[in-house]
Amino acid sequence: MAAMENAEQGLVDQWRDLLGVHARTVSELDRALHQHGLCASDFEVLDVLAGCAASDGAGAYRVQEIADRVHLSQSALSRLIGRLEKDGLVERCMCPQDRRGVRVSLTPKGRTLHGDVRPVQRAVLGRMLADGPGG
Amino acid sequence: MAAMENAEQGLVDQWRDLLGVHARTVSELDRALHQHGLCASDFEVLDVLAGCAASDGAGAYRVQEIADRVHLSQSALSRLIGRLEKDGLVERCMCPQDRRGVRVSLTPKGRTLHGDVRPVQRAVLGRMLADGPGG
DNA sequence: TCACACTACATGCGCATGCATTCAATGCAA
DNA sequence: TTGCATTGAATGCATGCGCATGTAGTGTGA
Repeated sequence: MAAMENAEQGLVDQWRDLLGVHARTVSELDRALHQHGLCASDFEVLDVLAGCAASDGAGAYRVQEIADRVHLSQSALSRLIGRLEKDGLVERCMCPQDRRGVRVSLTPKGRTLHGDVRPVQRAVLGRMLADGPGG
Repeated sequence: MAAMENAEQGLVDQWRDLLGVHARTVSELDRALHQHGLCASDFEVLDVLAGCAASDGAGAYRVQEIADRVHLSQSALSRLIGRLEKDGLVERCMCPQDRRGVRVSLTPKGRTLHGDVRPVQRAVLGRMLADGPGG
């Protein structure tokens, strides 16, 4: 029984560590990206779209596909894309095969911004994930 | 350069894993705790207070001390405590030494609920943290 | 005693999120 | 073709969050 309680305690400690790293990293990310007008979720989506490797829109993702890669609800993602579109960072275009669907792709401006911001994000990850819980 | 890029990719993968585990676990936690009227943050606070091991309020935490242990802003925590208080799960009482301060302690009802819910939370952690990214 | 800086917590406000719903488009069956 | 269930995305709504600010209490120096 005592061993079981210890195992549970280890689990709880593991979870607290994870919460701590997550909170600190998201916070740092938000702070670092804020001066570029982005938050952590925004960058996640831009990063997914940049990984799509198509500047002409042919490789654009469907909203559903983005939702599979970031941890947001469909509605939150829809609005987030709306904000990025309003800022001129992404483009929505109707999917001709399935006209319910929407294809989302980076604009040149979005691609440029992603290129600028990526090193910043990578640097934050390096600091926060490597340094350990000491932060 | 290629090695450095690989290191960065490892970092990004590590971060995506962490985001995934965090999102799935919080989601499961919220779902499991919802039927008890709690969300994950609520339980975090109850768990901190339960760790305080004082049913008479003598071991009550100051709001600041709770804030150090959970990853919420001071304002969010203040409102969360307000909700818990409204539900009769915690009590706020003025700190006599420093009347600016507030001491927060579990009510019997809160302690009972925590006891009921803790195994649920531990079970979710066991599933989500042990199973790995497969979820 | 008084003035003033500081601290602890609460609150106004705007924003992002999730759930439930809505609307349009598709696919399938008759 | 028509009718209906299903799917993809947008939207109404309620809620929780953080930032900035407000309010009350403390402590210090003159």
